[in-house]
Amino acid sequence: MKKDDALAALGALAQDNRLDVFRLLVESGPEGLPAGSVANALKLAPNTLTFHFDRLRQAGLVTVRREGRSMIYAARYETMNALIDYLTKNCCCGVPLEPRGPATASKGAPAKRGTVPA
Amino acid sequence: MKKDDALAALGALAQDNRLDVFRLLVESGPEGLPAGSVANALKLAPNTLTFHFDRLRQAGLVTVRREGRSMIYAARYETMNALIDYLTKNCCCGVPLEPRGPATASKGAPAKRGTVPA
DNA sequence: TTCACGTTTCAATGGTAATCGAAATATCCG
DNA sequence: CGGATATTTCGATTACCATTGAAACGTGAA
Repeated sequence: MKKDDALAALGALAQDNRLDVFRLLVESGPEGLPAGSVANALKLAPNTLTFHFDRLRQAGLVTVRREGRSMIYAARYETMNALIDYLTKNCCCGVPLEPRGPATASKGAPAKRGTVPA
Repeated sequence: MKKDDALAALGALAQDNRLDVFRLLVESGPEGLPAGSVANALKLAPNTLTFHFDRLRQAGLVTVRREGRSMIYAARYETMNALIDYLTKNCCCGVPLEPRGPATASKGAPAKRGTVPA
C-alpha cells in the first residue's frame, strides 16, 4: 500500500458515522448489507449515507453490488489489512523503511523494534 | 482505546503533512526532534507546523518538551499501537472469506492478523 | 538590558466536509 | 402502464481544515 492509499483509507475512517458504517459492515461479514439496513441501523438519512458510502468506496474500503432494488455494501477486508500493515511498518516502533527525501533529521540510533517508551 | 480516541488518531494521521511529520518522528526514535528540524526536513512553515503538531498532540500521538529555545517533539508509540490494536479488533476480520458464518470481529475474540493478503 | 533565535499565537483566507430537502433514477409488482 | 420502494443526484447551507503573513512570546547570549 502506498502513502496516498493509506491517506485515503485513514481519511475515510476518520469520521464518526463512517467508522460506524464500516464497523457495521465488517461485523456483517462478506455478504454485506443493503444500504437501507445500514441507514436504519445507524439512523442516517439515505442521501447522507450515500455520501459516506462513496467516500468509503473511493478509499477501497467497501464494495457495492446491486440486488434487486437494493444496493448491497460490503467491507473489503483486504484494504483494511493493507492499511494496518502500512501503519505497522511505517508509523510504528521506529522502524525506518523507505527514505522520504533528504531527511537530515535522523540522528543517533533509531529506536529498537518493540520497545515502547513510557 | 475508545472509539473517540481512535477517531482522533485517525483524523490526525489522515493528512499528508501530518503523516509525514509523524513518520519522521517515528523514525527519529524516542528522543524526538526539535520543531525546526522537522520544519526544515519537510519544508513546512513554522506556524503551519505548530498547527499540525497541535493536532497530533491532541490525538495523543506526540509529546513535546522544551529544551533551551527549542521544542522537542517525539512520537508516542503507545498511542499508535493502541490505534492499530483498535483497528485490528474492531474493523478487521483478519481471516477473510471463511467457509461460512458471519464475522467474529465485533468484540472479545481478537482477530489474528498475521497473514495479510496483497 | 538589548538583541537574535526558535516557536507560538492571532486574524484572515480559500477550500473542502458533512448534512439537509427536494427531485430524479432504477427496480419490482399490480 | 402506473404506483410503490430503494437509492442516488442536485443545490444550498453551515462548519471545520490547512495555510499564510504579521506580530508576540520565551529563551539564551552579548
